[in-house]
Amino acid sequence: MTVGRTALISSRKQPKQARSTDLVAAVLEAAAQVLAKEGAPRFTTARVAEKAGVSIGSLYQYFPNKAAILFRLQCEEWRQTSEMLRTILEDTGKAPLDRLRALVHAFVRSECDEAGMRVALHDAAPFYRDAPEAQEVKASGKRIVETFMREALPNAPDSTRALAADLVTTTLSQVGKRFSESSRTPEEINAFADAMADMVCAYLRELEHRPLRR
Amino acid sequence: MTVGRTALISSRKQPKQARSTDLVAAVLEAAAQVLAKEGAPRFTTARVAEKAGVSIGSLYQYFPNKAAILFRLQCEEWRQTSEMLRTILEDTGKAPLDRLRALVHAFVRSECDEAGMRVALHDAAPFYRDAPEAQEVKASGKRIVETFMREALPNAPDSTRALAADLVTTTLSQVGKRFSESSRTPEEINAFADAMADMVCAYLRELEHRPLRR
DNA sequence: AGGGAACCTGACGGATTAGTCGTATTTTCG
DNA sequence: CGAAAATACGACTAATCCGTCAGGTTCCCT
Repeated sequence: MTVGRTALISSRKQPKQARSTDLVAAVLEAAAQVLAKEGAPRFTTARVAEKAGVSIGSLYQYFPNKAAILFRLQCEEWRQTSEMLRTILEDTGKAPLDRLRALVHAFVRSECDEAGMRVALHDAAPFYRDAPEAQEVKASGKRIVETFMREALPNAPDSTRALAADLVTTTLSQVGKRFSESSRTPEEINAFADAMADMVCAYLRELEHRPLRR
Repeated sequence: MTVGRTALISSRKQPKQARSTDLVAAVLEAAAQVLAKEGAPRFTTARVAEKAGVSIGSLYQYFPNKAAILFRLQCEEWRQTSEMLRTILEDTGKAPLDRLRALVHAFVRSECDEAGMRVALHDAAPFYRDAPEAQEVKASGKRIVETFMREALPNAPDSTRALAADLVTTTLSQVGKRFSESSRTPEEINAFADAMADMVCAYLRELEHRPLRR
């Protein structure tokens, strides 16, 4: 099932009437539910269509293939994450490390809420990595974090800041996925997020006060 | 494809002659290669059998189903990780934080080397989480890390140590997977591992010197 | 009203997959 | 040697899945 790149972007037909835009929305909603509740292997076009209450043929009038549905879901995830980054890190009313702490909590909580769908989405769609949309979102997120790092680490060299940005981004985006594997109580999750925030903050403090070790 | 638990454990038939033990080994070797090179969706019994140079029927004489092959691979991964933990963390010749630094590097490197297979294995087999073998390996790893934490954090309360162990374990096991998504040069990987070691060590130092903040 | 565009339907084709079973071959051992 | 046990084989079945298409329905606009 090799899918051409363009096929993913331009959907087969643009919805023009109310019923078709509703249909597209219903399909996306159903797709998210199927993915979360049934998992990636059972995510089939037939199941999505059934859950959405539309026929399989209708589905294929607005999505050129199964991957296109997943891609739309992934784009929405990217958008939400990007917005979260911006909202929290650009809140100049708080001290940098307080913003970072808030970000850690927000990440852990968000990964927790939709962990099932996120993991399944990643399982089902490992082929978006170099989609232009991904690059754009990644670059945008990178800019935000690096701007933040200039504030948090005013005395560190650029290379140190870049490395810190990479480390924090990677850690945050990956660690949350663990929560879907082991079930934890809200209190445990909160304690874990606090500990993670402690860890990241300790790292940044040390970088700022002892910039050139080793 | 609901697979009974016992079916996973007791393979259909025990190999008794040399050719059958060779066959089982060839199948496992081929399975690892197919998983790494073709990915989880293209991991099929037919492809594994072909790559192993055996017929599909022979494969099914020693593995009751496809999942059993994956389970064997997963067990081997668990074994290797557990051994790495033990070897590095129980080396009492070095200071605790130096051991931790070595562990971070070892983890990043190992996740890097076999990232493709590890990720594909996780994608293909999300149903081993509560297998007794998994629990045992997890518990064993947890013991090792907690013993280490008693050494690294002699003045911290037990609850703090447990949280630190959880955080470090989770971070290590999850972050490595990122490396399969973005390709990096060996230098970048090394710099990243160093930064991650810095972060974890900074956290433990802070815990030890300022045990009761907030 | 009525004609054309947009929309919806679901049976069906082509392809792939997990796993089985009857048969053929090789090894073991008395 | 010769029979029984172990091993190897691969065509075949049943199930599933993606995506198409011919034909019917609803909506919009003049």
